[in-house]
Amino acid sequence: MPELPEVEVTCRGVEKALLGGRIEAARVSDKPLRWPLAPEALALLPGQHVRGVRRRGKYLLIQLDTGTLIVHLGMSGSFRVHAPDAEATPWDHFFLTATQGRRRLELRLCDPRRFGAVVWHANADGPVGQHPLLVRLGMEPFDPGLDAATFQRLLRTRRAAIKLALMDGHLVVGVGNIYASEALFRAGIRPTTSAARLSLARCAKLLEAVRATLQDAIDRGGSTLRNFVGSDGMAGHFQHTVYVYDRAGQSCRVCGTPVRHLVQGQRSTYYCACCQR
DNA sequence: AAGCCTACCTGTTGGC
DNA sequence: TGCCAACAGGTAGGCT
Repeated sequence: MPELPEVEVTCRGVEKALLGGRIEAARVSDKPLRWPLAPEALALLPGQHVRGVRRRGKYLLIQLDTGTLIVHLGMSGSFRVHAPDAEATPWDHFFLTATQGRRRLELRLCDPRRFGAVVWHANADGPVGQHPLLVRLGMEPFDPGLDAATFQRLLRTRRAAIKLALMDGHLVVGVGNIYASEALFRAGIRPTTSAARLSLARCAKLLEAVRATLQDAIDRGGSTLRNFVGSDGMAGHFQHTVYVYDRAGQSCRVCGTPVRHLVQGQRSTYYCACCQR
């Protein structure tokens, strides 16, 4: 589920709930997430203050006094603020109890498929950006330093289909399966086009489309296909406004031609053969 | 280095 | 109604 907009929405909610607060307790369920959170790291958390909550790509970074919690929502995760006495579900696998002012709350990472992760990076090990999970990430789509020429330079390294290049977080982060199809539709580009062969003008158009798509999704609280909810438990609404994603056989909202489906890199792609050339 | 494939999991859905 | 296969928002890691 969670692509950049969902992580951004989560990030803003977690920041509101936790910034300046103090961790009182931290625990994990008996089921592992993608990587184990070292018990020694877990034991370090109580007593630490929340100094910042940021996003890098699809990773959520919770900066504490002596290090950073790196959180990934995987395919089915959501990170919600609850009352401390609210009952947990069998899919809650990481729990953070905190106080912020006089408020006591509990954050829970709910992740049925457990492709998500929580890992600890100590300040003593250097800047969190140097963590192995983060160090090779590509540019942020909203980075002002990402212009059409830079985007084209990145895409030039890939002869593969633009849909696959767009989803490769080593080039530009945050664009997953839904938003790749949506951005390509908005840019009028066929998803099978070779990334390396896009003209500068088309790169400019695509970059603009990526930004517009992600921004619209953020503004609508993300997409909720099955189970994504923001940190406040609210569902996103972007899925109601998609042009092509999961609309195979239905009419293109612009020209009426039936939306087509194909598989690229074992993932579903949707496009309009008339609007996208 | 690009590009392709597998693996990690479980809940939901669609076809019979 | 029930069963089962196919499928689902991500991405590290291994191989060619």
